[in-house]
Amino acid sequence: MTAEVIVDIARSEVDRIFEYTAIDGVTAGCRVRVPFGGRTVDGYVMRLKEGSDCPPERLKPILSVVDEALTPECLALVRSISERYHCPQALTLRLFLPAEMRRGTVRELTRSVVYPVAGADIPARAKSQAAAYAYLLEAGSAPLAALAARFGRSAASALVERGAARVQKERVERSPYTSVGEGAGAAHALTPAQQRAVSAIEGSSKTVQLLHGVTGSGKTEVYLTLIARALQEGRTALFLVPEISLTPQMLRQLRERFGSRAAILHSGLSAGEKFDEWWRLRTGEASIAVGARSAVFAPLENIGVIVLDEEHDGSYRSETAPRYETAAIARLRAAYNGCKLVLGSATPSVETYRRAQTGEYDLVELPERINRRPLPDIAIADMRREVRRGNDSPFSALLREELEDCLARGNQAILFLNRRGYAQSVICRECGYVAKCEQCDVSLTYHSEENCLKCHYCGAAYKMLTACPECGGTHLSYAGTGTQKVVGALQKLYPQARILRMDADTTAGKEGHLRILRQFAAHEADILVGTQMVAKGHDFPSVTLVGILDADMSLHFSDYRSGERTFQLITQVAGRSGRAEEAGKVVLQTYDPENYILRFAVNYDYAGFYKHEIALRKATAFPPFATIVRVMATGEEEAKVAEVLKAVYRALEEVYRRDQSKFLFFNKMKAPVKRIQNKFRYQVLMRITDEGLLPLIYERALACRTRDVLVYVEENPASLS
DNA sequence: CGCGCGCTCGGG
DNA sequence: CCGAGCGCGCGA
Repeated sequence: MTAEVIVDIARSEVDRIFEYTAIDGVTAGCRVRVPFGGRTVDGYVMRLKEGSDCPPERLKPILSVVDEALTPECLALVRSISERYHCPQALTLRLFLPAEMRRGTVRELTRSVVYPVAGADIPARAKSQAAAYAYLLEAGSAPLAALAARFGRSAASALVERGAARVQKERVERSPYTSVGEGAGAAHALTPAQQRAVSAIEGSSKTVQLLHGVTGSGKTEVYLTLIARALQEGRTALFLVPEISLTPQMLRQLRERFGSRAAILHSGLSAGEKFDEWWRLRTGEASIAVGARSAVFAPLENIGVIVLDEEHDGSYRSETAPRYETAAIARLRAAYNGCKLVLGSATPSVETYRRAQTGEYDLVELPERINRRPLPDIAIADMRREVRRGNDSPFSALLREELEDCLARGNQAILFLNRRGYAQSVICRECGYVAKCEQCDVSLTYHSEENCLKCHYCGAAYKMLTACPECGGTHLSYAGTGTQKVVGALQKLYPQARILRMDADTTAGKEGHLRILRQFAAHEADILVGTQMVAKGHDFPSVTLVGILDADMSLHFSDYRSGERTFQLITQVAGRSGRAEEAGKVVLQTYDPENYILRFAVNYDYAGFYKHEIALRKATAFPPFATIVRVMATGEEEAKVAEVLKAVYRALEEVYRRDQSKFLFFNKMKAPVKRIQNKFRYQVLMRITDEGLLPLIYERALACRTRDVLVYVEENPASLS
């Protein structure tokens, strides 16, 4: 037998089948060790066959089998995923395996278990041995450690020595959620609206359903019902959420409902725990995979439903090769398994909603909040007027009024500001010098707590300046408000208030944000100041006020998605207010109160927003009516990067010349952020109307790669910086 | 990806 | 003339 093997080297040069003669125990899906180019590497067996296509003298045998890690589905999808994202198959295959497995850093946790050998003769004088043997016969087996503890170490080992018992190494699961109850939680009764949604999804003839439900409409219960039904049918389920939503409450809810049938794949687990959860899925011991983006590759078989919550969330897009979109992979898996893919959101992405409009997806609506509780009122505070009145603080009069009222009643407030640090930049008033990072082409942010300047691109920290390095001037001014400055200003305003800050600086460490959320949920603070990470579905019953300090920040991003993102952000942050008995309020501060995005957002008018936005996209020919393609060349030597980029440009220019009518834009330039982490960045930017050009663009662009200049292609990149 | 071949350049 | 250094091709 010959095995077709993909070697685990992520290089297009070796991205093809290599044949080896199979040894005992090799099946399709096995990870194996093979000789390759004078050394030994890991490989994946894609297929077994009789005969061989290569000269027999070149064929070498597989050295050993590591494990049987890949499912038939994985083998079936690898090729198409690699082709779609233009990456070597080894890179795609790695997505299907937990990272800690590939590195071989986790070992299976094993323990020695003792089994009795029937009919053994134990001398009467060996009383402990006899007792242990009798116990074993009765129990069937026992862990060696337990046996030794009970009957003595020597008795246990003597029993084995004399052949009356044998020892076997067995795998043990590390169970990360043992403290949580096992599947005791009953299903909540569905509201009529939820029931209708479940029926609509199950009755649909289409593979993909968009579940559009306002915040608090009970989408989660719909998901859990669909998952429970899949399990009842003897199938499995995949439940995808943004990383930040994997909160202890959510995990507890899943554990209560589904017990150990749910396996949770998230970054908070130790390497060993992650591996064990993955293996429980692979062996079929667990049948629900829950996790963030990478969990879309969970080793499930016979999937009955795939749920992708908060469909619009940016974290579903991979930012490194292969640059996959979670929903696209989920769709492939749904098609393979013949099951439904449910995309859920209160604020669907424009692209997704359009697919629901054109009939590619079915649209299922949950328009009402549970208990018909109204959505919080959003009041706009016009910051231009505040400035005219001489208010230069980050808080409008309206927000201060509401804050005082909120605190006086013993409630909690959340203030949202999408900028961390103290001040966005430090400028010399005398010569206009702006402090910049040495490794990146961006200005540094002042952090008051550490009294230093930080680069938000590479993380480098610099000592705070006392004088301008250019002119020696000492009049340094701080521009742009960050979370630290807001906390300082609040503390001055309300000295007795307890304030928590939640941003990338205070949530370092894998469980950092959970700690802050826990403290706030326990009412150990009155005000939570944070960046967009406070926006995600956390449930704080005592929060009755949300302040959006600078709604314009994301609005004026030069990006076709800025309006969409702003609408989503406002809707989501607002959803944090008034979740329990008391009605919530939202104060939205802006310098542009007439802006249509804000108008639609304060009225929770998704349909209006969509109608306006899709018309704009059509008129201006932006996605989904065109595709933005960026080819990036990056490397340490600027001259080489520029040269490679020029080659890319020339190669693509031919495509452009031939098909000019399909290009709305075609240009080469330095990237807006010209250098990040000492790597120079040059790009060719295109906007095309025919996706059919993409394969050629990829091919031409990637062919220009050199040893020291990386070239990659992005479609509709999330950010153009 | 990492090895080894072979070409090239600099020192002896 | 020989050895170190690097670009390139190859791996079953």
